[in-house]
Amino acid sequence: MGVDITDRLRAAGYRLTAPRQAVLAVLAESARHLPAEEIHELAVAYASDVNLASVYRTLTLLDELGLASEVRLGDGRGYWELAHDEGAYHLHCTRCRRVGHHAGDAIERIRSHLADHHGFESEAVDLVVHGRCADCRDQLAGPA
Amino acid sequence: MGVDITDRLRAAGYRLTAPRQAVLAVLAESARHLPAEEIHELAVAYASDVNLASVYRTLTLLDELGLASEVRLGDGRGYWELAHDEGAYHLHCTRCRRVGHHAGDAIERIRSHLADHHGFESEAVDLVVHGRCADCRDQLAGPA
DNA sequence: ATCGGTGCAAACAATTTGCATTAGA
DNA sequence: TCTAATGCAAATTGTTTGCACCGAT
Repeated sequence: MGVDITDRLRAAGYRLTAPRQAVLAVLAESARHLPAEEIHELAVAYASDVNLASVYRTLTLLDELGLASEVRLGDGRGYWELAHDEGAYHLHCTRCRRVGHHAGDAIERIRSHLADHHGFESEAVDLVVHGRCADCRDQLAGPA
Repeated sequence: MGVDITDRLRAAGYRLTAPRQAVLAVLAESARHLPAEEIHELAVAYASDVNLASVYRTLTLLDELGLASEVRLGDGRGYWELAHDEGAYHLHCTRCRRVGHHAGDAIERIRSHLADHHGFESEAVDLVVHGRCADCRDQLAGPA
């Protein structure tokens, strides 16, 4: 479980409340990227009256602490996950809707190229590749 | 001016209306990426009663036709520009707020890497690098 | 003369905020 | 205890939609 994460919350001087634990538990257990609304629904299992507003406040906090991050996939909303390797980017399958990670040097190459040749000092890189994952590509004729 | 673009609109069977011409004119003249609201404000100079809803409808249409595109910079809204080279990505300066383009093979490399080694067939790539442009990096002590 | 496109105003969805109350430290 | 954090409900923001009218073709 997210023992280290809750510790980091405490270490940063924040209280360890029921809503925060619930959100962390949901994120830790989910294999998928979740929108706030869905995190809220699942969080209720851990603390019966967590409020959606608290879910948002918690996510914002975790983001500030670098413990969670939000991905935008093109529909209006944000999808959340526990923080992972900086250099990894997202692969978004437009058919099965799954979002995967891909590690590699691509982002690092871009950052250093921009720094070395264009004087652009990058702080954050948002990279989402939309397309068909291997599974879905093989099932072009399959059911939606 | 956007003669070719208005022609493409007509060619696709769409009417060339005042709001559409106004939006196109605004996009064509702007050096910056503009949010819909600002496009609307500027469009009024061309056609006095263009409505914000029509601006949105026009932008959506231009996007579908591949004539304009939207960038998401992290704040809630979309920033619009006339379409440009597919392989170019966005450099977003977090200090002066300017958004530049950067051409190069980075995106193409990512696409082919994913296709060749991971069976991921990419359809669209969203890449925004947030950071400090050369001008702003040199003025770290300057006014905000 | 059509009917696609518009303005207007109301609807929406995701997220944020004000405030009195509650509960971690 | 003391104040950060919560629940609740209302407010915001960016964008979309229903509908009667208007104007490009």
